Amino acid sequence: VSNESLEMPTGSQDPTPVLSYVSKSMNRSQPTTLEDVATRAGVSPGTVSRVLNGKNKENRPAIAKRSERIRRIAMQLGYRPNVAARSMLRGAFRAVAFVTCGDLGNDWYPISALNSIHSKLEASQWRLMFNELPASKIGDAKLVPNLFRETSVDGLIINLLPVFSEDLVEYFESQPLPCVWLNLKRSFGSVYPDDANGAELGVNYLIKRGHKRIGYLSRLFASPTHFSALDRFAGYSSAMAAANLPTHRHLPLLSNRGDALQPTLTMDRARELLLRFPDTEAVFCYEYEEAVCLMVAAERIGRRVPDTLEIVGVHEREIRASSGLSIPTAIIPFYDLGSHAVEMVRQMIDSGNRNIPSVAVPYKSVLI
Amino acid sequence: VSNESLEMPTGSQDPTPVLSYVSKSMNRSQPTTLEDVATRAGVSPGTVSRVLNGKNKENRPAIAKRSERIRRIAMQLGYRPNVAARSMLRGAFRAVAFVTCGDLGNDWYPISALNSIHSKLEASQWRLMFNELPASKIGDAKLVPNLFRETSVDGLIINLLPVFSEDLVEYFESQPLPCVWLNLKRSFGSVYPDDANGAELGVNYLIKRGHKRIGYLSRLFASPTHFSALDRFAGYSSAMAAANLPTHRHLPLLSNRGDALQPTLTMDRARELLLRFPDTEAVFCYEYEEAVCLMVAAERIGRRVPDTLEIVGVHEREIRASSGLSIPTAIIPFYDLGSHAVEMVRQMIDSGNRNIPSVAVPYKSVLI
DNA sequence: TTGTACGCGTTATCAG
DNA sequence: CTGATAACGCGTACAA
Repeated sequence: VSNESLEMPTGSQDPTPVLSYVSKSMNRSQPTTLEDVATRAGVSPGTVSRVLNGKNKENRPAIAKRSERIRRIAMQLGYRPNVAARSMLRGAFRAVAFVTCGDLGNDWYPISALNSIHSKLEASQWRLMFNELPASKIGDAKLVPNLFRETSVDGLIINLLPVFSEDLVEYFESQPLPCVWLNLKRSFGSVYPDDANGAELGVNYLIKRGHKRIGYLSRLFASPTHFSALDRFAGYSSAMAAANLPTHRHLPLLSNRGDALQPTLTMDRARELLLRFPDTEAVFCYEYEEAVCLMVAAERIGRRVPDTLEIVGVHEREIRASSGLSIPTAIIPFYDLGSHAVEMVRQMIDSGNRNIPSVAVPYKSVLI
Repeated sequence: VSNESLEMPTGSQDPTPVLSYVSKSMNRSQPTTLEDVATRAGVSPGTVSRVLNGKNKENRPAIAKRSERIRRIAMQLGYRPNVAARSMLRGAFRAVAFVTCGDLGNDWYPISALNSIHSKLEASQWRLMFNELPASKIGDAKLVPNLFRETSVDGLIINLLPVFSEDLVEYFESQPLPCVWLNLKRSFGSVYPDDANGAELGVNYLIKRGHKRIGYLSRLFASPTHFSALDRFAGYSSAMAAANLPTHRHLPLLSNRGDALQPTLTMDRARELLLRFPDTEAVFCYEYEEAVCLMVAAERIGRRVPDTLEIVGVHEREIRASSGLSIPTAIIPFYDLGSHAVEMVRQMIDSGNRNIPSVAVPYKSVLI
């Protein structure tokens, strides 16, 4: 297959290399190599490498022309450097693994956040591996995950469910790789959203709309509790306090507090909130689920949203656009979270220092 | 290099290398290599490789003991084979890239589906790369994405937004890599959910509950339309027809059909549906958004869900569990989709044949 | 069973 | 600026 001369050297040509090119081209399974291009161009692999990497000045026109020819041949042959070879030579992979540890569907992370990590890496020619380690399998010494059986990346960006945090942090930190933590609040090596600030943003939005009797609704949290559960409530409280407004319009946050009869389903909690504090004008919700439940519960007892009850929530993305639901939303700054995580892990890799102070990423806006 | 006696051979030992091992240990940046282990164990790298890969029978006790020692040293030194070296030797990467093409937040794919792809790959020691190519940047010959600038994977699993499908398929297929398509209905190389079947499942659930006046609600689709928009409606229609029930309780699906005044926001469409067909007992919804909007719209006009209006939806995961919202849900079979996609791409890679018939993956159940 | 030697594809070095 | 050569880490023929 394929032998027609794409373009022969202007001067002398030796037919032999052509044949070897042909035979190589027969089994199209193997990608074009530097040597293929070199043979084809009648130069050495080293030269091709230099030209393709722009390490030549190409002052003289003859040189420039030859280089041009090499580039064209490389393109026509579809040459692409082999990442494995480059990695070996470099002694590093230029790759980072994103790791998530939920169990079977229990896991959550928006693709947009992955995109932000990827685009930040892409900008500097790094690659992103995706990895899921079921928490249930960690610790079993016999079931070493692929990720730790071979060296394949230079660093880790890890997203844990709060339930597992305590046990798993140590496991990862003991690996010979720098770790950056998402979704975890620590003093070092962590990147997390400033949820207090996000809640303040949302509550202030409601205050500016003229409301004073503002409530707070969240699902019932089990222990250990995710920091966002505490921080969003803290943000609600501080924003209210700053405006001299009362903060009692909410149910117990944690399942081990309060009376034994408190409702556990978010839908029931929403109803309960409205019944217990019927004069509530507006509610700040922990997440989309709360907002939806509250909306339904409100309409069910004749409160119209947003006419007689305003709801603000937190979510990964805008809610209203196509649906038309009236839920202004504080957007979790996933894009910035990803950027910071990548910056931090690369800093760890470059410096060899893992003790980089954590970053709390501020929320930016409330999307209406 | 390296000699500090973690464990010395029972016989001779030479102290000099200790220093060099320490110095190696100082800059913890370089991972342990096969040669490090070999030096340490006083054997050749080849032997270590064979022992670690179980290529020796280890019949004789002396051999077995030595092998054990080698394994222990490897473990103590934290030896992990370098994936780049293996890839080079093998002439393949044992890696697949997941590619997604939305633009800035416009993108969608549940992490659980990524998990299914990953776990299937993990089982056979393959790795998963994550890659996002903003559709807006594709086609710009000057902005070649990282993924195509170097060879780094053996195959692609691609998730496209319907808007871009037409233009981009060709671009990917022209790459020297096998492609499997998700979220795209073609005769070859594609893996997609059987949405007609999913809708039938949902509608039959409502029929079995004794309902006869069953409607269908979806958002208003722009062109080109995702196959699920057509297939779910087709499934609704066929399930109804099979039960001799009327299928007129729905609004126009596409934005270029019907009158110019039809509502575009899903919330408005939900209200419109209820007003236009007030005798509707139950509704099958295209997705979660429709279900939520319909719920709110229904409660707003005094219809209680599920008491006087039953709603069934389609979603990536169960809705009811913690929220308490009464929306039985046909679960998109993402787990099976991932499995099939991995199987297909590996089949393509192994056989070199890209023309593998597509697979329509059935829905399994309606979760209450 | 062991050690030796080679090659995978690429880049850096060094002499021409 | 070029070509030859060495080196990255690993696995595997080959000879011992």
